[in-house]
Amino acid sequence: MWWHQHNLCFRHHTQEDCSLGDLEKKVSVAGSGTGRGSPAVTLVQLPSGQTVHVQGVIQTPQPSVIQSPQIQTVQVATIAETDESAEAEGVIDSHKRREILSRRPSYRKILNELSSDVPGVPKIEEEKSEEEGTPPNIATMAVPTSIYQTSTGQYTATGDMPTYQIRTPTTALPQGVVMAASPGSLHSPQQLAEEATRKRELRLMKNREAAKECRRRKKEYVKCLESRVAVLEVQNKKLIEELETLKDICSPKTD
DNA sequence: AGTATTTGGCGTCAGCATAT
DNA sequence: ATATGCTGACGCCAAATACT
Repeated sequence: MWWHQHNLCFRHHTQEDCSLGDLEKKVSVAGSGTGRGSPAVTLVQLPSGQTVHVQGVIQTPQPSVIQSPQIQTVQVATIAETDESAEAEGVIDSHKRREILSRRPSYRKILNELSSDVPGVPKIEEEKSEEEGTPPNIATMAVPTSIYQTSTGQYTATGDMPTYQIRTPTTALPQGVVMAASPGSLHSPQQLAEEATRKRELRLMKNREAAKECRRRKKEYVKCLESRVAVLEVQNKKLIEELETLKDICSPKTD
């Protein structure tokens, strides 16, 4: 996958991505030769030790969980190779390369496509209903007052609870962000600066939430891949056993 | 016990995709 | 054309774990 190939796992973040790549590879390999006659519910033990019930994940002659990214991989692998030589000649710069490489589809998209193909695969919901048990609509955004910026540029909450955990429904305007006067009524440079600051804070806040949501989806996606790998491995084993049995039956007896 | 390394999560930025 | 959303990458921090 290009997003792995181009980042050589220097840090744990990218190592994470690499293991995700391995997982995706596993699923595509394990799933490539299967797809019929599986039990409705399979009990599978994950590498982590926990046992999961997976329902009909591999029943259909399905495309792989990661089929679309995989197709990209093939494209990219060839492109990347040619790129290497091209780079040696100094023909294609990194920007152009970026343009060639297609973007990885979102986890939501991948998983939802999968779930529409395959029953038993959970859909990633559009708006998750507060899994932390925090009721929606109780948010109180006291944003700037309890936050200071550290020497490293990070924002830190001064209270017990980090400010970022205090959230509002994504559609609503954060309460801490007071709507400034309409742009038409802005006059002084100071007002303009305040408006710019306010916009920035709003953008950062939204992005913060988006990043959290994105990570949550990614985890869900990885979980899904893990259970799929486990199921496919079980089925693969069964098929191999079945094959051996059939071989025994069909092979001419040598006595 | 003290230190080093690993792991997991966070906020932010950049850049692409999509909606308006 | 602009706004908005999504996600990879990065740097940081804290907790967990391994090592001495």
